Amino acid sequence: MVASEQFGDVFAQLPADSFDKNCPTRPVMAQVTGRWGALIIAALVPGPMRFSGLHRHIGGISQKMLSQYLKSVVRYGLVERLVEPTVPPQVTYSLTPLGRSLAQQLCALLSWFHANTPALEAAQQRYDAADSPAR
Amino acid sequence: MVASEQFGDVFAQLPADSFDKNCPTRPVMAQVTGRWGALIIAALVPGPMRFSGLHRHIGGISQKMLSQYLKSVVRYGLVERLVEPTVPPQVTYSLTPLGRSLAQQLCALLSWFHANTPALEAAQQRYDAADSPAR
DNA sequence: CTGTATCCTCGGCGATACTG
DNA sequence: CAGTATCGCCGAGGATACAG
Repeated sequence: MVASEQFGDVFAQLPADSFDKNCPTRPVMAQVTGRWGALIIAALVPGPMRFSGLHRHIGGISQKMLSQYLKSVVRYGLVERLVEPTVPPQVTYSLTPLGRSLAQQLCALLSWFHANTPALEAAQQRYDAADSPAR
Repeated sequence: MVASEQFGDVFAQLPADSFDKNCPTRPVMAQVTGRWGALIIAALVPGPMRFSGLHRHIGGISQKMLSQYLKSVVRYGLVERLVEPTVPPQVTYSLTPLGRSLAQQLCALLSWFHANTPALEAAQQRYDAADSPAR
């Protein structure tokens, strides 16, 4: 076999049915790997946060999208929504154990991108330069 | 601090600028976390594959999307495109070292979803049942 | 403060047909 | 076999206004 050696058990567990078009993980994947899913989960790693806090912390997200993604992750049991019955309503979001376990994977992924940005950018420039120098 | 203990160094490396709206990783993230990005990378883990092989292996993808995503990942230096100058052209795609390193993260993520599907589905049912039983 | 409702735009994506 | 070209749909996502 070709490359298994370098992967240890990660490769061994590669779920073959992920490629099935009816794989039940597809909808969840779609949310988490959606534009904001990963960032929302990651933003909650340091600790619970309020709606406005998230809105401020995650650059470029709109209220609508934040609200929508939050509803999803709460529904999937990844995030817990806590409402404090004060006069100006205070809603706190925090990771559930399940969400925290997912967050580990996502943080690893974000870190990978962070660490490899130089390599990725270099590859793009090489590609663009070789392809169409005059375009 | 709240939860850092459980994360070891993964949390410590949480790149704060991932939340910046101008973070250069956003476009790459968008591709990789797009609908087909992760699956394409993951599909190449076991070994090199041809265009038609990928098309067959990844359930539900169209030629157009496969072609488009492949171009992206090649551009980012994650996948190598090898053309054999035979009469019916044979093009083989394989992971670069960079791509293989990313694949580890993605496989871990796919495995996580695979392993936690029961918990996710249970959470959904609990949520839907509590929310609107009569809808 | 924490959302929800509405409108609108843009581009992801699929289907189909065609080329080298 | 390995794509590219073209069309059209539909839903993600943003802006704004409004509600509890």
